Amino acid sequence: MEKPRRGSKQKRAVLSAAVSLANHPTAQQIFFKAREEVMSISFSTVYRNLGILVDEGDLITIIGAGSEVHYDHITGNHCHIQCSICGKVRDLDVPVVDFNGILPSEASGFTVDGVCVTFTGMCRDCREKTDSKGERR
Amino acid sequence: MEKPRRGSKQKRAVLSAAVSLANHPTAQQIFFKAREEVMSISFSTVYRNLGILVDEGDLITIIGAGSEVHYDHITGNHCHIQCSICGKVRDLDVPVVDFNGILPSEASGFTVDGVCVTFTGMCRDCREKTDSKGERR
DNA sequence: TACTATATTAGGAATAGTTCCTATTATGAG
DNA sequence: CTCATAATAGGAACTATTCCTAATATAGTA
Repeated sequence: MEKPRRGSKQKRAVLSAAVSLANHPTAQQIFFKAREEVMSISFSTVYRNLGILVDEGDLITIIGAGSEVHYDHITGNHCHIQCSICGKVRDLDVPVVDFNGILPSEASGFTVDGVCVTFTGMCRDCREKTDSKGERR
Repeated sequence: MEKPRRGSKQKRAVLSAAVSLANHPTAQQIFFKAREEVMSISFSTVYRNLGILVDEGDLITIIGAGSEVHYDHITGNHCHIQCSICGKVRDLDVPVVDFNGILPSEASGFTVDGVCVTFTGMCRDCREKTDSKGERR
């Protein structure tokens, strides 16, 4: 194989941070984790390497409702659910493969290369908070 | 009914701009369109009213891969596809209802209230550009 | 080891989208 | 007309991300 992990302990730190942070970390969370390993690492480096790692297939980005991008080192097809209150993202057991089956091959002139299925809802924590405060709508 | 569309031509302008712009406009696009109707309208007003209109169910937001939020006045369940190059969003005929059927009722402790299915791919325009330049990867 | 070309980094400035704040203006009720 | 309330315009502030540049690290070669 010719993928010798050449150089860049920063890049390795970014990947291992993304892997060790289980719950779909944001770039910021990855930055702080990676900094534990390479204290001098900068945001630029984290963002650049995250992009590279996504290109290389080591990570995927999760399309979410918030303004932050979430990363996932489990690159196999699966869905996510995001809490619309706190932004928390979790895995779901529903495989995306099921969805691909019903995708029309000709989709508005687009070539389809992926699908991101994100359920929205409320996590237990936020639900309990809302319930105990009197329910709005 | 006590929902008399009280006041605010700005709010009406925002909604009609969102409706008249067919292809899932962003807040910015809605702003420029709304300004044709109410020239003094400001970004704050557009953003605030978009939020209100979403709360009231007149619009939905589309979860996309880019940093911009897209709005859709067709609030019924349907999927979207987004070009990963230019960010363009289009409707797909695949109904989201199909997806809801296979959703586990107990989803990681979340209460599910919706699902956003966004296919990613490349639109015809961007595909042609890429093809003619020699293909990467 | 020393030298050189290339790749990568740190740091911060710049950008984009969005939210927040405040004084001002419009609206509706009496 | 007057008052109380709601909504607005404008811009500052904020956040996540990208871009730029000089400095540093790396790999290859002698």
